[in-house]
Amino acid sequence: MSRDGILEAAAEVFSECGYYRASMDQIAERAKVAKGTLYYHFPSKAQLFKQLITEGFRMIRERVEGELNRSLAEEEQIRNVIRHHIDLYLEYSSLANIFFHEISNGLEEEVLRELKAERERYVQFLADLLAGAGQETEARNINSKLLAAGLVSMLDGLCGYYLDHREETTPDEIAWILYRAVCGATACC
Amino acid sequence: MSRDGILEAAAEVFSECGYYRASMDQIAERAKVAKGTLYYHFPSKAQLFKQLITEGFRMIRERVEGELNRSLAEEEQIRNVIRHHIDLYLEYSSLANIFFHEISNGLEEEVLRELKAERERYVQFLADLLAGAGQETEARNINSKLLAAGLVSMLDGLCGYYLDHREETTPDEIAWILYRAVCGATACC
Amino acid sequence: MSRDGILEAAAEVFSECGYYRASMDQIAERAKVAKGTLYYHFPSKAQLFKQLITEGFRMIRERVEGELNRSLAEEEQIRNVIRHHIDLYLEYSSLANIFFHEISNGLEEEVLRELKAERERYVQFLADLLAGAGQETEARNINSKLLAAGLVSMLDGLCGYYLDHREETTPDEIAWILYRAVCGATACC
Amino acid sequence: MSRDGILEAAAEVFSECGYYRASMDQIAERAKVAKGTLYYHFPSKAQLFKQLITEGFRMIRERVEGELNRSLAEEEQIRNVIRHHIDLYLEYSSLANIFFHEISNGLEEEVLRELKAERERYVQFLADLLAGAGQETEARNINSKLLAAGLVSMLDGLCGYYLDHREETTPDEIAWILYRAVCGATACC
DNA sequence: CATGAATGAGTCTTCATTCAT
DNA sequence: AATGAATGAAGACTCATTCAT
Repeated sequence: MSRDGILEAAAEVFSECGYYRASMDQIAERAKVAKGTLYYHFPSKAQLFKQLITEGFRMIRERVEGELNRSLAEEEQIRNVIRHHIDLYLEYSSLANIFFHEISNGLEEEVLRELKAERERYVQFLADLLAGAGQETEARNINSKLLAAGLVSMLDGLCGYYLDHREETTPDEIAWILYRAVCGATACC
Repeated sequence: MSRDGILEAAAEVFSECGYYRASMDQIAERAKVAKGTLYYHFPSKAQLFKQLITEGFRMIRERVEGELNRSLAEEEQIRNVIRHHIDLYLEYSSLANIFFHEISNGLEEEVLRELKAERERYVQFLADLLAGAGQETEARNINSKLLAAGLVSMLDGLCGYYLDHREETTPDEIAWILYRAVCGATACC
Repeated sequence: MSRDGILEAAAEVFSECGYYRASMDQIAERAKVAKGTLYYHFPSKAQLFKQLITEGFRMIRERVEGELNRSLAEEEQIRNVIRHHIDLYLEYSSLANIFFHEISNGLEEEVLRELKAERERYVQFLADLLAGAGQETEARNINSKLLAAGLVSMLDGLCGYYLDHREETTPDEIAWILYRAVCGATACC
Repeated sequence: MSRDGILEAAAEVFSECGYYRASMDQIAERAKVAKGTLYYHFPSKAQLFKQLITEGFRMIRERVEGELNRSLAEEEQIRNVIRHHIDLYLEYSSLANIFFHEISNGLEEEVLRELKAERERYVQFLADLLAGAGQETEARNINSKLLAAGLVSMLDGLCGYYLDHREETTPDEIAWILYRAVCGATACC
C-alpha cells in the first residue's frame, strides 16, 4: 500500500516548502505515485496535512511518555523531557518546522481548529509534568499550562537558532537554558 | 498618494488571511484602488509584504528604544522591555502573528532571506540588552543571543496562549514568567 | 448475481443526479459492490446507461401494448394509452426525466445514436396507433409520426408541470388536454 | 470588451456538447480569449451558463412581445405567436436545444432554480395570451398555464423532429398541428 | 465472479502580473 | 499617477477505467 510512502513524501515536501507552496504534484512525484493515488488515500490536501500533523504529534507523545516511566525524581524527569525534545526536534527538524510555524493563519478553518486542539493536548501533557515537579515547592500556584506553552515555544526558538547557527551553541547549552527558564519560573532558589 | 493606503490595507489583509491566502485583489479592494495601482507602487506581492514587515520591525524597535533611554538600572530595563513587548504583541496581534509564523518556509527565497536578517538584527538588539544586564553577574559567559532568540519565541508562545485563553492568565503573569525565565538563566541564585 | 442490483442502483443514482453527475463510485456504493464489479458486468458507464434506458423503454412498451389488446374502439384506445402514459410518467418520474431530457447532446456519440433510435421506435409505435384512429376520419393525411412526437413531448411538459405544481392541476385534466390536442389535430370538428 | 464574444462562443459550445461536456477550455478557445478572461467576466461556468439562458429568454420574450402589439384579433395573435416561435426555434436551434433539454437534473442547485423560474415566467406570458383568447369562448375554465406549458413542450418536440427529419414535414404543418392542439383544447368546435 | 488499489487525462478555478490607455 | 481588461501558468480535485489477485 502506498499510503505510508505518501505520508513520508508529504512530510518532506511540506517542510521544505510550507503548506501553501507545497503542491500535490510535488508530493505525488516525490512519493512516486500518480496524482490520483493521493486522493485515493486522502480526501484533500488539507486532510493529508492534518493526518501528517496528528500522527506526528502522537508519535512524539508516545516516545516521550515511553521514556518517562523509567525515571524517578520529577526534577530529573523534566531534564529528561527537555533533552528528549531537543533531540526529537533536531532529528525531525522538517516536521518540527511544520508543527511550530504552519499552525497559524492561512489554513482551512477546520484543519486549523483540529491542529490547535492537538497542540493543546500536547501542551497539557507537558503542563501536567511541570505541575508535578512544582508540587514539591511553594510555586504550586503558577499557571503550569501557560508555562508549558512557553517552554514549547522557547524550545522551538532555541532549536531553530541552533539549526541556523550551529557553530555558536550546542544542544547542551540549549537544554540548560530551557531548564533554568522553567525552574527559574517554578522553583528557583 | 495612495501608497500608504495600500500598505495599511495590506497589513489588514495579510494579517487576516496570512501571506498566501491574501490576494492582490483583496488588497486593492480594501485600499480602494485599482489592481494596477498596486504594481505602480510595489514591484510584486512579495516586495509589498517585505516592505510591510520591515517597516513594522523598525517601528517596534524605535518604540522600544525610545522607552529604554529613560530607565536606569539594567534589570529594570529588561522588565520594561518585556512588558513593552507584551503590550505591543497584544496591540498588533494580527501583525505579530505574521512576524512570528509567516517568516518560515514558503516565501520567495529572496524575501525570506531579507526577513530573516531583519529578525536577526532585532534579536541582536535584545541580546545586547541582556548581555548588559548579565555583565554585572558571573553569568557573562552565557550565549546572550541565543537567550534573546529564546525570549522572543517564548513571548510569542505565551502571548499566543493568552489570546486563545484570555480567562486563564494575565499579561502580568506572562511578564513575570518571561522575566524569571531570562533571569533564571542569566543570573539566578 | 449482482447484475440486477447494479442496474437498480444505477437507475436510482442516474435519476437523482443525471447522467454526468452520477459517478460509478456512487452506483457501486449504492449497489453494495466493489467498483471493479461494475466493469465486470458492463463495459463502460455509457453502456450501463444505455442498457438501463433500453430496458426501461421495452418495459413501458410492453405494459402499454399489453393494455391495448383488451380495448376495442380505437378512440378509446387513444384515451387509454394517454392515461396509461401519464400514470407511468408519474410512477417513474425520475426515470422519465432521464428519458426525455438526458437524451440530448452531451452523451457519447454511439450511445446517443442508439438511444435516439430507441425513442424513434417508440414514437413510431404511438404513430401507428394514432394513424389507426385517424383512419376512420378524413384526417388520414396528417403526419401521424409528427403528431406522435408532439404528443410525447407535450406529455412530458404537462407531467413535468404537474410534478412542480401539484396543487394547480390533476392527472385527469392533463389527460383531457392531451386528448383534445391529439383529436383536435386529427379529427376535430 | 470580449464579454459578448464569450457569450456567443458559449452558446455554440454549450449547444453542441451540452452543459457538462462543454469545457471552459473549449469556450475560451472558440472565443479566442485566454481561459482567465472567462473568469474575469463570469464568476463560474454555472453563472456563465445562467447568464446565457437568462439573456436568451429575454431576447425571445422581447421579440415575441414586439410582434404582438401590431395584431388585433386574439385568435390571430395565437397563430402569430406559434408561427414566430417555430421560426425562432429553427433560427436559434442551438440555443433552443439548451433551453428545453439542459434545464433538468444535473445542474448546480442554484442555477437550476433560477432557470426554472425564468422558464416559468415565460410560460406565464404565453398563458396570459391563451387565456385572453379563451375568454371569448366557454372554455375559460381551462388551466391556461398548464396549456401553455404543454404548448411549449410540444413545440419543442415537433421542431426537434423537423430538424432530424426535414424531408418529412414542414414548419407550416407544425404550426397547424400546434394551433389545432391549442384550439382543440381551448375552444374547439 | 469479484475486488479495490492505482492511474492519469481532463476539469474548473485562482491569481500574480502585464500593458495599452 | 492610475486604471482595469486581459493573460496564462499553475493548482486542487474528479472520475472512468485498468489490472493483478
